[in-house]
Amino acid sequence: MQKIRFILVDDHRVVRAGIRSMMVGQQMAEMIGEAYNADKLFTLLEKGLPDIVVMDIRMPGSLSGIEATRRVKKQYPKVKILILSGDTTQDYLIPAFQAGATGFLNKDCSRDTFLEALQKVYYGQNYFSDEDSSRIFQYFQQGGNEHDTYASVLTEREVEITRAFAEGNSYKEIADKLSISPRTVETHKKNIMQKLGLDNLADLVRYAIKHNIADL
Amino acid sequence: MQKIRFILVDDHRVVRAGIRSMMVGQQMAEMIGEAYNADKLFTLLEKGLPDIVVMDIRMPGSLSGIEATRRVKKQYPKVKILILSGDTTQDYLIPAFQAGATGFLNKDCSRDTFLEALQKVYYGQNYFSDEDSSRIFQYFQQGGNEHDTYASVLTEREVEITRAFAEGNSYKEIADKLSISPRTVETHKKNIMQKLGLDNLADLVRYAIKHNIADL
DNA sequence: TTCAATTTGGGGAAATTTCCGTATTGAAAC
DNA sequence: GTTTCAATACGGAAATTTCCCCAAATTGAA
Repeated sequence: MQKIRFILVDDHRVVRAGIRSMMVGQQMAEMIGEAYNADKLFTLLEKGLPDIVVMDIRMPGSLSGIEATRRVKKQYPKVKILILSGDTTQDYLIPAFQAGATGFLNKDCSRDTFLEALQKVYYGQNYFSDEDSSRIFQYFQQGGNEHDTYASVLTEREVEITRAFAEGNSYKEIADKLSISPRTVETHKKNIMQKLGLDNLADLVRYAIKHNIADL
Repeated sequence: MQKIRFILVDDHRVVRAGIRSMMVGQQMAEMIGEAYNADKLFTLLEKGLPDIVVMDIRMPGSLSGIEATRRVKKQYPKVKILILSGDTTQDYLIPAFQAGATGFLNKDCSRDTFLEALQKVYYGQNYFSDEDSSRIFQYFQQGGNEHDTYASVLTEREVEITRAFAEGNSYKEIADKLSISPRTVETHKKNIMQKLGLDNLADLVRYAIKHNIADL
């Protein structure tokens, strides 16, 4: 039997070390690479494909975990994605699912749970907790595909920019981080505010928190 | 030389495993316990005291990391606290410091950084990044109150103005509503930001929500 | 392959916020 | 009674955000 080969994407060294340590001395799976952001991930993918990408949803840099998931699935449809989430991020569940994630795992998982998730995902099955599964089922049963999550209102880029504003960044800072012009950031913000019917930064911050785009 | 003995408090197994793995095969420090929340921590402390408690600020359950820090320092003044924070949690810096934290470390730290922080804290020195340090210094240089906790640093008027900003009002609007000059509003805001160690409106909004000054 | 949406960027000016200060009043505290 | 603090307010300049326009490149879907 082949070992399951995966790449881990997470911006925290401690988390990477945690997963790495969970892997030592066991036969089922092997971590063949680590990336601290999406760019690094794509560099790694060019060199060789893993079976699975284990990805943090919340990441710094230009791409969110969701958007990164979407792109990986587009460029490398065979690679499975297992999302690794923190506490307050259950709301990424639906977007992650829609972006093509095959599983969703909390960072509080045990080694066995982690391995079980890897295995299921590897064999083409989905891995979601019972709770998450029913949320997804419910979501689609109620035909709520469009109007529920911010993901449908805002584009990924807009979400990214909303988050940046909610975290206290200025136009210039956001522009630098995303490597685009401040004018573009301005345009995005204008569009966001219009779409959401907001008229000031404070409203935007509250919206972002309410919809789990940013943390409190 | 004695090993530095610490207890880790974090709600994510992966993080705990990460720290644990950083500890293997090295002589300086030893993790003598792990807790997934504040209650568990206090149970551990009753059985025996570590030199240091390494604590996540963001935790589920009744006690936040800040409040837990306060209680630990109150019950066991000799135990040092090293705060371990995620990405977007710089807002906890001043409160953590006031609650009695001796250091503040990002989860993206390397093993060496972590050990260095432990050592400094163990020997009674503070450990803060340069950036964090200057924020704290600035805060106290400009007359931040040492004795107060975050909830009570603000005067009635300042709370009122904080709320108004969090609700999306501009200087002019606030001035009108309170029948004072916009310049006064400006002065108040400046004082508020200084007291709380914040640097932008988004931070202020989040602070207001977090402390129930404004609603989400 | 066309068409709409997304993402990107700009000019120019107005409005707003921010950063230096300083300063007066009244009330409470010492 | 003097000091401290909260609340009030101003000037001037710099920085930032906002608003009005516009438009190209890219992408995705029909």
